[in-house]
Amino acid sequence: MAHEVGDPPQRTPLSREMQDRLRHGIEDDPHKAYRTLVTSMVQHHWTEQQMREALLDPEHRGGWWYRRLAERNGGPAATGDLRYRIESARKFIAANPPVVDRQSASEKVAQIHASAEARPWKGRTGTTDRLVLDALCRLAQKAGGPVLRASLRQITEEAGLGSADTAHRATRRLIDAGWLKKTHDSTDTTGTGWTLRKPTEDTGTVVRLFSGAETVPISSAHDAFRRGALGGTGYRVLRLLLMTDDPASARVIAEALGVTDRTVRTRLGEMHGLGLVERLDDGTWRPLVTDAEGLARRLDAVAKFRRTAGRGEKVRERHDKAREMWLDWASDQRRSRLGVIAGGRPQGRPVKSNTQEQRRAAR
DNA sequence: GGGTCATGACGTCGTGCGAT
DNA sequence: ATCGCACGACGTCATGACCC
Repeated sequence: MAHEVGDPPQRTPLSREMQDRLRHGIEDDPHKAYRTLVTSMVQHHWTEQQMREALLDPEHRGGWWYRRLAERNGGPAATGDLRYRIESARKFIAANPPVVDRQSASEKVAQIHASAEARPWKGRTGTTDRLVLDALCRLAQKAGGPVLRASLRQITEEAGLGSADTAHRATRRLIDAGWLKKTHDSTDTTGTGWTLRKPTEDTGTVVRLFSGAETVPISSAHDAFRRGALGGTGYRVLRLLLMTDDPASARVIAEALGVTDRTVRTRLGEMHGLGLVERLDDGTWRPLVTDAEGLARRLDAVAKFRRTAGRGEKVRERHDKAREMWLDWASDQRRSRLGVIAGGRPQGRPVKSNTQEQRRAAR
């Protein structure tokens, strides 16, 4: 069907992020999900009718707010609200024109991510590196392309790691392997500048992964995937099982992930005991829970049981504290330079630590 | 704000191997 | 295919010091 000059522009697909938002909504802000979806749909030339159909689809959690409005206040009221939203979106888009290149830049990140997905990540550091690369891909998607700025602390939190030092080592390995380039040093207000890329040289076997869901409703940052609970490898195994329609054997999973089947079996056995996966008669495995809410509930229980619940929060608190301390110190520095503080300069930089005696006492 | 380098204790994790 | 075990690797955590 040829597109004639003068026809209204053809509807184009939403970005992956927005498709995801339409499917899953935003947990603590359904109204934001609705607003942003309408804006995105306007940007992609959807008609009012197409928007209504998508929002009314009970499979789409992103339309929850709109459906509730229709139920409570009636269809005409909901239509009125939708038209108002469309009008607001048009004004917003006129004032904030979308970056033309954004979609292709975002595609590029998706390609890098897919390339990472298709390779095994061997050994003890492989899983950590993979989690950090995943985290960088997510941050890059938010930034709109493979060029981004992120502090090691941000990356640590996003990847679900316990310390920035671990993330730092992983970024160095990723740089060496050609996945990452450091483009800018950090400044007072921004993190380090990074560019994601595909390694130029072939890094080994390319594993054909399962075709299936592109997004899975679990995050490596969940406390259930901390060290001491299911771990990063547990996350990768579960993620793989959630991505495939067919049950998979430990050997096949091991090959895809680049670890030994011994390791995969250990993880599967653990997850079996925790009610996350089940073993079929032919020795293959499949997830027991696949829906987002069921998984979230089960993973929360796992984190609690394995005593890793709250670790992510602790990491964030530690980082916030470091930021606060620095701010205090920096403002003292400024004031002392101006001669505001009687007694002169503050003594030394903020120390992140206490004394050896306090340390011992804390143990 | 952020990064880098270093130290050391602790304990988890991935692996190899042999046995079943 | 699976499991138990031993072992080395290395991630985590806490800390200190220094730099831009």
